[in-house]
Amino acid sequence: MTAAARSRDEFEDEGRSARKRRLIREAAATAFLTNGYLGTSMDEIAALAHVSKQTVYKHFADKERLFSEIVTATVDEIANPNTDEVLNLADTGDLERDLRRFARRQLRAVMEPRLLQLRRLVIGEAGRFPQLGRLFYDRGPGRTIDALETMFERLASRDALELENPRLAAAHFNWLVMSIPLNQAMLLGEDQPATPAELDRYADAGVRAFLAAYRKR
Amino acid sequence: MTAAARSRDEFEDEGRSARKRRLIREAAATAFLTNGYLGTSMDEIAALAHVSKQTVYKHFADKERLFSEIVTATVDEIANPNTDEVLNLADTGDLERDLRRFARRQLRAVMEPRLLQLRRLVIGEAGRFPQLGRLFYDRGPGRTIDALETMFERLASRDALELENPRLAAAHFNWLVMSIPLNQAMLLGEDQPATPAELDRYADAGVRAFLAAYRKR
Amino acid sequence: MTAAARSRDEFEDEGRSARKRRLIREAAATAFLTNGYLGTSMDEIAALAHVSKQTVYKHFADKERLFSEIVTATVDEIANPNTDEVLNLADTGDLERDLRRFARRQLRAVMEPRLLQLRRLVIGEAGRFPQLGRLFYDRGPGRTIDALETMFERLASRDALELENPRLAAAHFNWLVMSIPLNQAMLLGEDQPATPAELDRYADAGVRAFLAAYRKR
Amino acid sequence: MTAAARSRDEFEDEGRSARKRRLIREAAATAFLTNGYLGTSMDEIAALAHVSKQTVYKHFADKERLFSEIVTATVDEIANPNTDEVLNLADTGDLERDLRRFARRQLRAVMEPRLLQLRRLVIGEAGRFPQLGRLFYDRGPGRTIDALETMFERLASRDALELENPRLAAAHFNWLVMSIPLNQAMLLGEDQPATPAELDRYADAGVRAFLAAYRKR
DNA sequence: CATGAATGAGAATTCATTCAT
DNA sequence: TATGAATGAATTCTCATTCAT
Repeated sequence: MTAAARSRDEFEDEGRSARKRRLIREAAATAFLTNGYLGTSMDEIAALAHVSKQTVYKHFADKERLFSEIVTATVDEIANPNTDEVLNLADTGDLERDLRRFARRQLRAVMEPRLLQLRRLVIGEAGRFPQLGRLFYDRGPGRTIDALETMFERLASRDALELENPRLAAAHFNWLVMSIPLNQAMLLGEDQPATPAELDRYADAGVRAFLAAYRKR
Repeated sequence: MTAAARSRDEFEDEGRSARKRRLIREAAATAFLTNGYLGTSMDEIAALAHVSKQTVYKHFADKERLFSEIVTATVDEIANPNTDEVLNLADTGDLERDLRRFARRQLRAVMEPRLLQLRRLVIGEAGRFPQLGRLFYDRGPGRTIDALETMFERLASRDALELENPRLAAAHFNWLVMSIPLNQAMLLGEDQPATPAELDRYADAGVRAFLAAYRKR
Repeated sequence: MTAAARSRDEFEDEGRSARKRRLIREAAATAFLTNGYLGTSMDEIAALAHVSKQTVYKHFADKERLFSEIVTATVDEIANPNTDEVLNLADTGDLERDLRRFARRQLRAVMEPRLLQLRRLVIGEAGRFPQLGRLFYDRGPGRTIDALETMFERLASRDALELENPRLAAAHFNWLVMSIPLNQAMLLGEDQPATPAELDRYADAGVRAFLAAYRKR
Repeated sequence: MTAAARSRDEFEDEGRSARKRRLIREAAATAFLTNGYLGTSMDEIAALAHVSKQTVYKHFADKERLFSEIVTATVDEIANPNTDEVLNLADTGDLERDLRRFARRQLRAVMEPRLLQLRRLVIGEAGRFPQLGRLFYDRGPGRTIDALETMFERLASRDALELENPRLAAAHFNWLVMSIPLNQAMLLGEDQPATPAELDRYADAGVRAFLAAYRKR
């Protein structure tokens, strides 16, 4: 390979090796999310990434570690952006409106096809990879409920909500908003996925029920 | 074979063949629930059932059908008893008490280890066996929510509850009661399973939130 | 089984055992002719004969002997009737007419679907069962050519034919009549089988060519 | 790999991969011709080719396609050379001599052991692989008869032959020459193969009978 | 360093044959 | 005697991982 060619290929800081690693990660993510751990072969991944199997093994010691790393990375990648920006209530003074906006955004994020697949994968492989379930929980529902708890404590201190147990209320909020479509998606698949409008209605209905139960009277 | 020998070997009407079939089903259920579809080999099942592989194949055409039949049967077996008895509110006049009793019973049933495994299995294999997800949903959450909807309509007509949408309320009730421990179980496994007392507390808290939101004022 | 039932079942000299044997033979013949030696399983044969595998093994020591016996019997069964009646020239004084009648009958017999299957089977299994090829040849082409040779010697002695080598002439006659449709059937299968009218034309054309070559001038 | 090493290992343009592929093809041809489709295992082929089973499967998707490709290639390989050179009458003016030379060459080619095996294989597997029978017919007897037909039309136009139906005459010629030894070989095997001298005699006798029937008088 | 090949095992499925009831 | 079950191996095909070039 000429120097010119190399610099063409290794555009923007990413070396050959790093690029291949990224290709492999993307291929593995797709394959694992679609077919599960046992349903995915290293050959498949190599073919999908357009690299040789040897290259896969040079970057990832074995299938288990490849899987772990891919799932971990995918959980992070999906969980991170939501947290920092989204997990904050835009405090407009209209509590119901603010909670709705939060709920809708959150529900849409959780119902992303890729995230649904990831959740199925993690649940299905919970026997083989228990630490992934823990990770997913912590970065997913756990983090959301943490954020909600903080929010709700603030709201309670302002007498907007009436809570004995803020964490419990946070969990109730979370699942009132998400449970219906999420459970349907887990079990009924994505052949007839909920439309965005339906999701919004579920979010709104969850918020309404939550406020009916927890709003300070 | 003499009649005596037969009655010794074949307990209660069950022929040799039926007994073998049962053994295979039990072995397959255990294996599939523990290790998943791809993680279970026909050899394993045969060995677990103390049966030759041939016998397995004489009873079940292939692995897919064995799996389907086992999961279908297990779903039925687990779903049925709950429905008829449990899904009825013992109407004592004390609504909160009645709903608590119902919620506790329901939650314990759903949190049975075997049922949790089954749910994980069905979710994990949703890609390969979509019809099993549908079946599980219909016999599980779907059926519970159906029963709740009927109950709630009756309660609304008696002015005990105030509902715009009984089905939505039923789903909210269901998931207020179940979501927290169920999602933990799905993702965190059963290493530190919720104790019965904790389950009761989740059930009670769900009922309380539900009534705060939906009780006629 | 009652004596009455037995006498019902064992109608006409054929005992239970003999009847089962016959059923097995028929099933085996069908299966072997259709799927070949290796392509046929003992299970298949037992199922087709509506007997248990054990019964098959009681009547036939093993698969090889079952195959040998079946093919031998089928060769005999098919070869015999033809010989005695058909292999004689109806001597009407019109040589061409007589040979045509003979040729047409012979060709139709050879082109019987079952006999074509048998020929394919014997050729295909020639490596595994060489004696069956010899048998088939002797009872089939060999016998026909023998009969023709005798006929032609008689005709030559009457100055109807002019032959140096009667056996060679007999073979030429045989294959002039049969080769075209027979080779097509062997290689092209029976999807578009020759119609009886076509067969007659091949037979007639073969006879015409034969007489043009061998008739005494 | 250095260029030197490559030229050592990879004879004449043929890469590693191509060489392996050739080895597999040769092994498969031998095995299939000897033992038939079902009688040949992929393990056998791999062992015979001194290749791992994986390598076989990397070159040929499955057994069926391997078989098809091998048989197709073998038919081509055997049929081709004969056609171009041999299927032309050396026109010396002596018709009988020319036809004899043609017949002898043709018969020897058809009676090549490998071609006999191939014919048996194709006939035996006609049920499983009907397209191979069609292919064999088209490249074998069909092509020969085509060529003969063309030749005979030319001869008829020169008044050397007297034909109503050139194609029929071509088929008669073909089978007068070949049928006797070919049928014997198909059914009686090659334990006592016809000697070249015998083959020549069959060829000559076929030509003689053909000319007696079809030569212009 | 990257590709094809090899390894060695294990999967699903089928088979011929024998045992036990 | 006849049936279902068992045996033990073989077959096609795939896999994770490693070697050699």
